[in-house]
Amino acid sequence: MHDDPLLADLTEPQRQAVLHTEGPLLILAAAGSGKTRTLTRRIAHLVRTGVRPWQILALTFTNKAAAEMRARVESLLGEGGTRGMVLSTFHSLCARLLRRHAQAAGLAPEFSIYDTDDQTAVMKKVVESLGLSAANFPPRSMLSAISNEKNQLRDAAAFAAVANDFYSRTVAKVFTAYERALRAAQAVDFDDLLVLTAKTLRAKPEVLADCQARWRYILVDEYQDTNHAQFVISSLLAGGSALDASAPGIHPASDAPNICVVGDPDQSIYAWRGADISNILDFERLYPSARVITLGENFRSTAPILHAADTLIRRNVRRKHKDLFTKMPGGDPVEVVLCESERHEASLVLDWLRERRQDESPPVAWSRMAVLYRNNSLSRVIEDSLRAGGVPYVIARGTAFYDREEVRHALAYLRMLANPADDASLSRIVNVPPRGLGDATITTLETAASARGVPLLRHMSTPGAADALNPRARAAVAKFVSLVEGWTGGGTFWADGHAESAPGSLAELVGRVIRESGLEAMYAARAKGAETDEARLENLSELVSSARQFEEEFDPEGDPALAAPQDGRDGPAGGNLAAPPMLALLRAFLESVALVADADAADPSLGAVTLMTLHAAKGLEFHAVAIIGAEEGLLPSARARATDEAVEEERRLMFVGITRAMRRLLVTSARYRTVRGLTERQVPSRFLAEMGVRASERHDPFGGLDDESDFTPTAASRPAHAGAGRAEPRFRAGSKVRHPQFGVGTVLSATAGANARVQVDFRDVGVKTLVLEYARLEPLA
DNA sequence: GTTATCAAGTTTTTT
DNA sequence: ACTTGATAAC
Repeated sequence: MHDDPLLADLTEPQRQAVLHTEGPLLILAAAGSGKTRTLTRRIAHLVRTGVRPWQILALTFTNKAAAEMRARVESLLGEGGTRGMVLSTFHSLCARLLRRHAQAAGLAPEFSIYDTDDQTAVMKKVVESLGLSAANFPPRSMLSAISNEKNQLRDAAAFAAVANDFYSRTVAKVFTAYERALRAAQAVDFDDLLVLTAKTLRAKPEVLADCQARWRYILVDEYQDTNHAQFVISSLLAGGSALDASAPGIHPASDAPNICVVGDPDQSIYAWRGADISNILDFERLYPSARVITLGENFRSTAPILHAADTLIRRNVRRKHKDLFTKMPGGDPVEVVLCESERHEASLVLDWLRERRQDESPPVAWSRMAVLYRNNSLSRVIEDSLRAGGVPYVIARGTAFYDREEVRHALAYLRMLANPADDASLSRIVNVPPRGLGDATITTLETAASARGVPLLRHMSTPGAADALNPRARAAVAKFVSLVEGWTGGGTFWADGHAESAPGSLAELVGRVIRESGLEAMYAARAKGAETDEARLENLSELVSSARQFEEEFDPEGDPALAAPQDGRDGPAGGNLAAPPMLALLRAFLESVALVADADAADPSLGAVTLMTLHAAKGLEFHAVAIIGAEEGLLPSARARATDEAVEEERRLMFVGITRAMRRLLVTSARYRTVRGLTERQVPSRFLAEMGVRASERHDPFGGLDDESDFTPTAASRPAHAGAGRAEPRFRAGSKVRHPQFGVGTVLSATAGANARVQVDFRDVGVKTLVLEYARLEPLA
């Protein structure tokens, strides 16, 4: 047995985790402890011992993690070895389950998934329709309040029941109206995917039985980042009969299902969106017989890196300490550098990465290096520097492509076709490009539609509906309706494939929508001079290619929502073929597009340095890692500084960043950073000292700060003048000035007051607007 | 109805 | 700095 290749080169705890196949198992896996290796071996081991692949359900945090796990299991089992196995994110699993069991869930099978933008649009209308002011009830905070409730599986009624003060009662009304608006549009938001799945599993025994019959081995990765809804879903699927909606609290389950969860409380970084570390504790309470295995030995990082991580994380009070240790000797010291400005920081990082390239021979691939930051806005300066320095880089922003205006427009057309009740998508594109269906017309139609209780598109295609409009608008409505019918084959949405005009492939449909809607012509017309519109056209054709690719790879058999085989043959049986094939294909495409995450885009096969947020870096590793912007207010973030709990989460985030590094780690902070156009004095992060590494200070050779006394903050550190407005304007239109970074220039205009700004045309870098107080501008004679 | 210009708010982090 | 929302001109 011990020469089983699946067990070779595993440590004792890893081996035990692999061999524990029956009954609940909790794996506490420290950073870099070979977690993925253990999990993939365990899955392969299950299959080797006779478990059918389709009986295995593995839930991960990102699509990328799921894909990677599948690839690694497949390399252990051989090609096709994972056939029927479901490896997906919670959200995609739930989306598929809800489609399959749409009726039981109380949804139409063509439901749309609304992203943050769509949610905001719906919420704005809701707030408005309730006669509330958007200032007192900002759509964004309404949404986040509601999201918190949903993560706890509390619905609008439950929230209303405990809402005592005026504010909460109002929020409860908003909550109710928001839910109604979503359902009217046949739409769900991200949270609903989880909420409605949990609800359906609880309320519909036949659905639960269906799932439990199929999946006999359940595995949940990144368990420390699951929220309550995800906890309930995984417990129910595993057979947690004790989990009852009417019974608050966790009660031990009588049986011992085959559920394996893996997590590390020190890497919990999603509490802000409802993740609950206590799910790990609750796991042991729910399954008292659970075996707990700790993976502590680190195989990833050198001793100095690990020591810094350990020294830092020990500062967290709410924490069960576990030792991080490595048997690897030596290693270069961790570098902490205090820079002058963000530009200085960026050029320093560029140099550092170039040095790291020479760490090995042949040179270290760029793809083995990463730059990590707390929030996305920090990427820009680094980008500029890497581009100027000729170092290839990619920004891990998976959603970026689908976030682009032109792509979102095209997708809105498609979503409207997939779900004719999707009013949010319809109103997004009904007048894009302008076709005479402006606000006034749409408002009239919307009012009539909601009076009749039908979706807007349905109303528009009803004969006579546009009669109340002026002839011009009436013609525009008719034209739009016939445009849509041309794509769907006449209002029936491909029901019987009888329409000759209907497209035959997904790529064809996408292409036709882009062309016939006028989107293409609109951007082509604007593309004359503007480079960005040229790029928009390319993105649109890229969307067609991605549809074609999706179509080629689409495997209806791979749908995790399929039931278990009835007759013991391999492969899931049955299928959800109720929808016409084209419509099913379109829905699946839109769903895959809706559920991509930033972390999904980190593709190490590209020969480029990866730039990403600390959150997106979870689960990855690199030869060299640079963490930038280690400053108070950034990391920890300004918001987090209010509570100790939040600071501890930021510390864990820093810990996650540090432990991504295998060999080399650089952490930088800048003394001055331009945030939202204002250059501000920054204080190095407390985490720097807490890492136990001595920081070195560097001066910026190109920063022009050789004569420091000239630039020490003046107005910034001095109280404002008592006699306001009397100060002599040192800068007015026409005066020559010098800026430490931008060089010399001429003032174009200046404003007075507390936040006095000057607009300066710099000789080298063009026109900039600066806030006088912070800009360290020097007048030239 | 459409387009241009200006003021205001905005930034954590993600499915 | 940058996008979004409101108002005014076309």
